[in-house]
Amino acid sequence: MNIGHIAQQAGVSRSTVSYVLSGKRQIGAATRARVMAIIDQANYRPSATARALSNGSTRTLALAVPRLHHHLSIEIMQFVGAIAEAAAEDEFDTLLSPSGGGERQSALERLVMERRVDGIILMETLISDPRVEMLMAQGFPFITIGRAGHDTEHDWVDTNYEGLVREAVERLAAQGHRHIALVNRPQEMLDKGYCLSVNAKAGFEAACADLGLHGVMACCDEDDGAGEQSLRQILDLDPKVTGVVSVNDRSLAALMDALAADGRSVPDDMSVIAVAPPRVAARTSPPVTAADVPAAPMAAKAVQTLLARIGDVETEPVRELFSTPFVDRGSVGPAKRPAARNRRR
Amino acid sequence: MNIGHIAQQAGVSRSTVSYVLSGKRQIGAATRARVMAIIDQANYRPSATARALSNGSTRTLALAVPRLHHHLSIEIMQFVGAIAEAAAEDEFDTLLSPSGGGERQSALERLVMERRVDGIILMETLISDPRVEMLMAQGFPFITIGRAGHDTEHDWVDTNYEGLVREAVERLAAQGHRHIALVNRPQEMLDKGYCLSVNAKAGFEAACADLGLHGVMACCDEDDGAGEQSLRQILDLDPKVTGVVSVNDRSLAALMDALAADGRSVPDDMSVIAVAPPRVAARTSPPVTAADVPAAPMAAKAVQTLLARIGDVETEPVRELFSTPFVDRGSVGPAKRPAARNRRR
DNA sequence: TTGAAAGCGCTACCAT
DNA sequence: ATGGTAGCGCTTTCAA
Repeated sequence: MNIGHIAQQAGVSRSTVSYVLSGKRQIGAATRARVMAIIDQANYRPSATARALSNGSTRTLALAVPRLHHHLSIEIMQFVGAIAEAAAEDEFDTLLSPSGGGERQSALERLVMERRVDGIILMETLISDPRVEMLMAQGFPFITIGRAGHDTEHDWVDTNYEGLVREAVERLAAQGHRHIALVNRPQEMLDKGYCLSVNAKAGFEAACADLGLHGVMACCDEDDGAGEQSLRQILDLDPKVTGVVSVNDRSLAALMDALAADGRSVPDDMSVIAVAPPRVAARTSPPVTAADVPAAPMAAKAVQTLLARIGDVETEPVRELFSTPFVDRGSVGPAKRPAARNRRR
Repeated sequence: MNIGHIAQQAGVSRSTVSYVLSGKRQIGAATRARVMAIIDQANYRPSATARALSNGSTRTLALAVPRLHHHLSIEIMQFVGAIAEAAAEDEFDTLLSPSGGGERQSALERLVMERRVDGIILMETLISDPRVEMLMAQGFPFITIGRAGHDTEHDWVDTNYEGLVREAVERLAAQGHRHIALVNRPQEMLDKGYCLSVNAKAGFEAACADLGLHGVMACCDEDDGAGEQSLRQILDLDPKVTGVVSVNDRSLAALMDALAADGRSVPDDMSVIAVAPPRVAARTSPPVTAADVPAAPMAAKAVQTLLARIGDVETEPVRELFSTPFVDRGSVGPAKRPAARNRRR
């Protein structure tokens, strides 16, 4: 069933059917009614492929997601869902391309060179990301979620990790904590230059310097259970730590458990504050004061910006930082004198 | 840059270039080398759209995911990741279509009628699912993940919830528990006829009947924190309950917390056994003995089966139930005499 | 107000 | 071993 059949049945030309469908031309009421009747009766829909070939537009976006051991983390998934929804609003479909972190670059490149999509959304970007270089070089429309380190001239939206971590540090400092720690993403990510890790670290160090605090950082794997190991690492680096900032939601629960197992109660012996989804931060014991990553608004903005970019390649790059307020869940309290802490270990 | 340019540069016809690319024809070594050189130098890739139009095949699958309040659950995302990877193995792309549970049926139908994809994978099916009816009626290639209630003639893979729940019940019974409960998915899902909820319920009731146990069921919302409410519900229905089977991973952690808050220790006062990902079941306090949903093998099988179906519409439907063993995490223990339990409430 | 026909870029059949 | 060309199903310009 194609446009030709419809045209034949209705006794009009194919172009007329096309114009009835697109509304780009005035069509006589009688003709239109006749054509529409046939279309409805046959439940005809024009082939997306043929239309794409003719228009030079696929009405499809690709979303480059990291290949986290064949499953996706909560934070990623929030973005995936939000982006698919936002794209659907504008009648765009979303192609999932597992191709982050240096792996499967070729898969992404294939999408570009084969013109399989109109634009690309990159997640989990690196400070120096080969995918970004490639897309820039190709002049292909794209936007990154999480690119804020470099000053390449492209669109991005990002969570303001630097600012959020700074605020977290300030909150700890306000309660008298002088020795604090950052639980960052895995070492591997920091080494590879994941923007998120790098920015969190930068924000932490800058804030500590500004406030005259003693700060240490631990990188923490995202296996469940890595929380204990990172706690140990922190206390080895600085036994006087009384406040922890975490940007590693995957290990947050394990961290809390490890604290409990170590006989440290929160917030009495240790204050904890994090950047993590409510689903995670509210579910630990005890719950953790945290700022959420505003996935939905970021996704909406990313899609909107990308579509604009697809329409007009020449306009100024859009860059936007997103923040959300910290939700107090009582995991931050005043610092005790270190000597007063009751260590049983 | 298209196939014509390449042909011109190489001084050959377009068909020759096409055959060099596809390898469907013997090409003289010299010609092939010349053509390949041009192709490499130009980094040329044939347009996916044009190829799709010509072949009548998009090499794209759609994955219909539920629209869980704009974000996706852990179990779902395991499938999403695994399916995208499996499809990529076979050089198929994966389109995400947020269209489950009765909502956005039209989005799915559009994909079909516009021939935007070659096949569809449905998740979270209903016992009587309009999407299935529609795809059957259209004769469109598809497979469902989770369809096992009805006997329509289509491909499916499913987690053996009925069997897993039965085994869970048997394990409780073996420890002497006579009053047990099932924590099912939300009431709404059961009412709508989600296969998973329905099968879990059926397995539970059948097993209880066979073993002469007294069983009650509570439907539990998937907000974090709904665990407490469902515990209350269970104890209202039958205060003598000493064993719980949960197929609701989202509320599992909250359930464990609620038990603790209620002064019931696991497994001494209450045994708990679940169907849930290790990430969840191993992270509760205490951890819960559970069977994982085998997402990766199910996804692989689903993709493989769907591709076969796309190739050959006539063969017998494939149906496969997947199970995984329960991993003992010590949350199941012998039943105490109800009277001996120490209730403080 | 409508129709005819030239593409869009590729594949594959029919020639040579 | 290679070339010419007719589609694939749609959009849109040019004509009437």
